[in-house]
Amino acid sequence: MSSQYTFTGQFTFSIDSKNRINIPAPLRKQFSKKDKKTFVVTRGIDQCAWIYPISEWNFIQNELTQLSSLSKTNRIFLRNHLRHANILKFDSQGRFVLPQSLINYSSIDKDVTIIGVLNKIEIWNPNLLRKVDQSDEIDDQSYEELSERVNI
Amino acid sequence: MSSQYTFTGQFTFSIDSKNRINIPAPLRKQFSKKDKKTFVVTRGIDQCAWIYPISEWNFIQNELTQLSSLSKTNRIFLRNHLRHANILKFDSQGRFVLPQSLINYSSIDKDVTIIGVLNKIEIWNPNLLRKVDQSDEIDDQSYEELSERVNI
DNA sequence: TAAGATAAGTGGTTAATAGTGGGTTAAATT
DNA sequence: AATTTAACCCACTATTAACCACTTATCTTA
Repeated sequence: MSSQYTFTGQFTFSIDSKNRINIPAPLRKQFSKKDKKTFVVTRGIDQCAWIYPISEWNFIQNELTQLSSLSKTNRIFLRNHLRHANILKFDSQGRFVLPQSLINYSSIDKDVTIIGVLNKIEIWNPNLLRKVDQSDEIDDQSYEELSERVNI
Repeated sequence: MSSQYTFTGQFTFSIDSKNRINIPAPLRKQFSKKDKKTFVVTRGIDQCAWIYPISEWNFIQNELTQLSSLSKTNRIFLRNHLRHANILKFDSQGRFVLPQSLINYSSIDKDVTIIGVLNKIEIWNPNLLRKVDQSDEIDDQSYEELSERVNI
């Protein structure tokens, strides 16, 4: 099952003194009536924050409910995935406050780079993103593997 | 069948001189009218306390009745899960008193970290949680197994 | 192309709520 | 009956969320 969301593009905005970040209009406009203004911010796997529209998140969450807490691995996994997830709404101006824990995690200072990545939105410290850009080149071998699964 | 509850997020609160703990508003708001203010606190499998809204607990109890007491494992498991379960309500300010036995079990002192984990809420000693965090890394093998069951 | 109109991004103020502390009364226990 | 425990109520403070206002950019239309 594929997502209704196809976020793309990159934007550089600023975070204000109250830790508010504006969601770029092109991305915000995609939010469906059903999801209107509601989304989940959480830790990305890389050093950034991830935003999922609530319906996307519910899909992920649904999978997680299948895991029994009798298994230790499951408990750790669930805890660490859910504890950083904040359900938020953006205000009438299209902004939301990024929780302090995520500001710390992603080393966000004053400016943020916001990237659309299909079903999610990433929030980066611009400097960090630049660094990751340079060091995280995809090697040829990995490209070969990708090519077998994605045809672009 | 999946739960109506989808607790997420992490909060650090304090426990007061009367052993009262506040349930964070975002979590408390999820309590349904039917369950209003009623829940079960019991021992977590890890060194923490677990909170289930009463309807969730009833559901779990139902599952537990399926376990035959002919099995020794089942007997021990049932005993340890049921004997420490306290049915409580939170007061008009949204607090409840954590029973002394659970304070001892989870080594709670002054501050508590409260985590939403889908159908339950966990109460931790912040220091203990940090320790568990570091020691309980999920190994690659386990991740592999998880990946076959959960697609996120 | 210029001017007006609309929307987007940013900043600040006010009002509501959440978290915390303590006290008083009712209940329970010894 | 006295002491302790638990439920209930009231109050303060800090944080958060809702509201308002301004500037800059973009789009539209003459």
